Amino acid sequence: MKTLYVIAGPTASGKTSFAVCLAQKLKTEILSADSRQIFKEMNIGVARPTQQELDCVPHHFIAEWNVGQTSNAARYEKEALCRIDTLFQKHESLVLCGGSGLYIDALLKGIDFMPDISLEVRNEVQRLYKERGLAFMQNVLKEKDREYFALVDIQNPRRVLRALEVCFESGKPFSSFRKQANAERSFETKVFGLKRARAELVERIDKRVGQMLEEGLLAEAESLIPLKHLQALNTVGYKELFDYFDKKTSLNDAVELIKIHTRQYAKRQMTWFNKTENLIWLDLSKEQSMDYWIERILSVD
RNA sequence: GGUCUCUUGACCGAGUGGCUAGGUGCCGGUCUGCAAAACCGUUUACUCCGGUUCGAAUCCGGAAGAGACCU
Repeated sequence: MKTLYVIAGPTASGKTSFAVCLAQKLKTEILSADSRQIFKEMNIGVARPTQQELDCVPHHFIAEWNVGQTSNAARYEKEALCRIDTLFQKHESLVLCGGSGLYIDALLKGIDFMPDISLEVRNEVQRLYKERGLAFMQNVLKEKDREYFALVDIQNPRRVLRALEVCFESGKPFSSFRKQANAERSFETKVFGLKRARAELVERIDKRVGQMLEEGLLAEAESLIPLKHLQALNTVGYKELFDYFDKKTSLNDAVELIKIHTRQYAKRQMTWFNKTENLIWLDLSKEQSMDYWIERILSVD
């Protein structure tokens, strides 16, 4: 059976170079599972693999989408699944590497079918929310979908509005689509998480932010100012610099915030992957050669 | 040396006699379609010493530290 090796873990844990080594060993290709590296417009700030790494091993879902297009976990699942099928025709194994937990889950377990949301419905929901507030939307949801209302994080506008969009679009309760079914996959998956001691991760994050700045993050962010209203640009490393360009913060403060927000992001990723089923943690704080870790991965069955 | 002002939690910052300020960070968590997003929970406060008062971060006196001005 074909095997998909998944390399997950928090940001700055060293996934990229690790995956390159693994893929070289397996003589195969890498699929990225990163909701930001997937965009063409973003490079330095999202820690895209280096040109050298990209030349070494073919990568997929790096710099493929446009920030303006609809992008979400469902689209990723669909496209990635399709690509995986194609690639398995010439490889026995593949490497999936990334830190976007939802994207990885969508690919591994599937994501329930939901109707596409028309622009009219989306705008209507947004309008209602802006005009009437969250409490009102909660009540509408309670009426439209009592079951989901009882489950959702009712304080989170994102969740409430999304459910309502689906309700309005389909005329059916959101929960009628939410089967949480586990999709069948034609390949086997082996899931690994890279972790490091907290202090070490913090050090790596700070260092990497410094490097990004040296590589020209400031100029990259500045060039993206025209796109800053897009969700894709609501990203650590860019949003803080937009505030700097708007003169809302000093450059120093912006940089400090990037470090802080990156740490917080890493923590959320740890929380997510900690509950990922069948994930095996590899603690890279332990000084071991790359070969040691690769051997470990290949010996898991 | 003198006069005046200030001193709140890791940080910012309200309060000015009894009622959890708030924000940020830290720590922990949530999660089926914007997910590097969005959201939730938690967290050694009132510089120190006396006094007044049933009760003081809040009033009075003193000390220490910081700042402004004067000689």
